[in-house]
Amino acid sequence: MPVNIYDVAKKAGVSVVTVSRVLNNSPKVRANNRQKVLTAIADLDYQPNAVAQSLARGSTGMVGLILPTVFDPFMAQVLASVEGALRDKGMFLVTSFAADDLQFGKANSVRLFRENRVDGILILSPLKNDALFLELKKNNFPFVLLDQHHSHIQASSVTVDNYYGGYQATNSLITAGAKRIGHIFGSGVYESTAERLNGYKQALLDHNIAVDEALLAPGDFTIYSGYKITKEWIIRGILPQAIFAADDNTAFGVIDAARKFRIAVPEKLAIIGYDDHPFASLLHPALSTVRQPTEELGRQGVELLSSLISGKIKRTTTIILKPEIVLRESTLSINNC
Amino acid sequence: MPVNIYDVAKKAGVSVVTVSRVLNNSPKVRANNRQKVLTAIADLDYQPNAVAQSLARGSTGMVGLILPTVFDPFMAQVLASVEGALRDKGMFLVTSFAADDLQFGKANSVRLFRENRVDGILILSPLKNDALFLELKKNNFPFVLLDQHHSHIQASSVTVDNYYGGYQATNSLITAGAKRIGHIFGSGVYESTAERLNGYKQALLDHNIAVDEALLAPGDFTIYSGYKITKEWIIRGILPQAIFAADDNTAFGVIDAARKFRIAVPEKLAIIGYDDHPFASLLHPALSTVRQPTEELGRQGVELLSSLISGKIKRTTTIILKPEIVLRESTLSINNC
DNA sequence: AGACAAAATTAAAGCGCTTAAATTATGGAG
DNA sequence: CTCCATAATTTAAGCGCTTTAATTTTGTCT
Repeated sequence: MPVNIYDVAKKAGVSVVTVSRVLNNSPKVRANNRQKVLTAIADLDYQPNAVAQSLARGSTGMVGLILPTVFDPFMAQVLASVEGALRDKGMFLVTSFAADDLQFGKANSVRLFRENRVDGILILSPLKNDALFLELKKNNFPFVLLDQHHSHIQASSVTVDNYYGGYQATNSLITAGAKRIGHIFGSGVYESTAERLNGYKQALLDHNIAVDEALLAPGDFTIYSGYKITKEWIIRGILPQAIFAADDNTAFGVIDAARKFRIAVPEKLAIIGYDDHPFASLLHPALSTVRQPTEELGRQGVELLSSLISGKIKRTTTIILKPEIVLRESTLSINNC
Repeated sequence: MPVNIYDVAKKAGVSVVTVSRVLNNSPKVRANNRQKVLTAIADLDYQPNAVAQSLARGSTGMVGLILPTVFDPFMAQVLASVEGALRDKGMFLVTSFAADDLQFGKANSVRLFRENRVDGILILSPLKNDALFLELKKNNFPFVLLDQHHSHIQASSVTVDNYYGGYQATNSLITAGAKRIGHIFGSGVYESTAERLNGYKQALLDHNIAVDEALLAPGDFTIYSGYKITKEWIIRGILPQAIFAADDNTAFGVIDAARKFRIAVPEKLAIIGYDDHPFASLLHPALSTVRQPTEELGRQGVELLSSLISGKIKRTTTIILKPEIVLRESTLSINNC
């Protein structure tokens, strides 16, 4: 029932090689033969079998993306842009969720490359364990880290400058007139967390503001963590004039706590988040934030990975993108008294 | 460099068939031979090539999911549950975005099955054009429709009872004391839109409330559409006592408009949405909604599709799941005067 | 110890394509 | 009209595995 390349060859009266050449539009096919093959293909409604092509060619035209979750808008945006970039190249995306190394190792994520199901992989999940890198490198398997880089290991990556983002975010709060500025940082498994924190600290230092450890608190990228920490600061009477939140979710929680305790935003509390969540601009007040170039992140990741796969690029390459500060109502000049 | 099944066979001192048998744990391998093979596999760090297996077996162990977007939490949840279900089966997910038929046809989504890259596909994107069904059916290619069914065409599907959801949502507004109840429905390309509308109408009729066409307005599942329509109703002085919104995004817009015009929710305007968006419970007031069994939808879809692939199920099968009403603050008894 | 059925193993073929090497066709120069 | 270089085509091999059919081994029974 399923028609293969031999059926086409027979119908066209040529060899399968000629059919294959037409399929891969090789120039060395005479016009009349090409036409005969094309006609036969159309008549038989033939479609080459990608699995057989993959085996013969040694590449599948598929790329794996490993990400921790898709509920986070940042992740979703990167996923969408990766898919779009691959689609433009005629390639396919195999999506695999792995929150951490353990899952990554155990799960079938690792099978993606061990079994040669994909030509390369993009890793958006945070990996603290080197084992996987080492295996990937040992097998010389093309991969690109997204939104993370590991200085102690040679690996190609596309990242967004989190230090810069943290610095600028903090800076915007200083510009708004705040002196006491708190930071609720995110989960420690992400590299971005420490980098944003460093940016925050440097911005303070550059403006002769001492870093106050009491105004540093660990969140986990959830609304609840932002709410809880802000509430605690309020109750303990140490609420700063402004808060730089690890991400917009955290910032939403901060805003919620402020509302609950009737603290005016931004007059009494300026807030800036991170990621430009779709809802950030819809809040009252609209949330200032740091927008990450997610589309660019995905596209560049795919571009870099394909270069690695095709061998156009041999050595590890690092691309660093810049985030963009988006100032809205929550960081308008604060009432500094 | 890459080690194949022949290397293992040679090292173990057996034929490749025996190695293959061990790989697929066939019982007809003597214990000592199995052990020799296992040792060789471990020594050589051998991993079977999935592409070659796919070609020989005629199946890839991959499934395609076609969805319109991943920014909608409903879509994201289904995507995640599909991936989880496939992972549990040791299968892989190829994700392909296609907002509509046109994209579906043009894009590489269609290549997924035309080129035999996957064993079956799950379709979450709305398809109004029959051409694709017909092609899938003609090729006898396994597929399952998610969240849609096409009565005029024989196709297996897993859906959520939208009529029921619309009915119950409306009912909850009636129970809250509303007589004049508006409905902002969603995009017409989704079957769910008409079904929810029918449920809405029937609920009204069952309570002797006439359907008022002026209180029916077309939205598009966005916050803005909910905002705009509500605002218009307010300005025209025909704001109903309650609104059943096509989805939670629309409902968010309704709430926003009510806030802007200082209309108390739920005292003067009761609201219910659809989908149980992660933010629904975090709003002030918390949004009542209709929760769809997304996890179940994805799991059952995968289950049904695998049965179709394996041939365990031959004829088209339809599974209908029930949504669940989640009552929160936005539908508390309204002040009916 | 020999015969025989059952179980295990292997040889051979095939999955559908690509690619290198060998062969044949083409057309311009002499 | 023949020869030869070049382009086009085909033959053959191979990608790494599974599966059917043929062969060998095993162990039981007489």
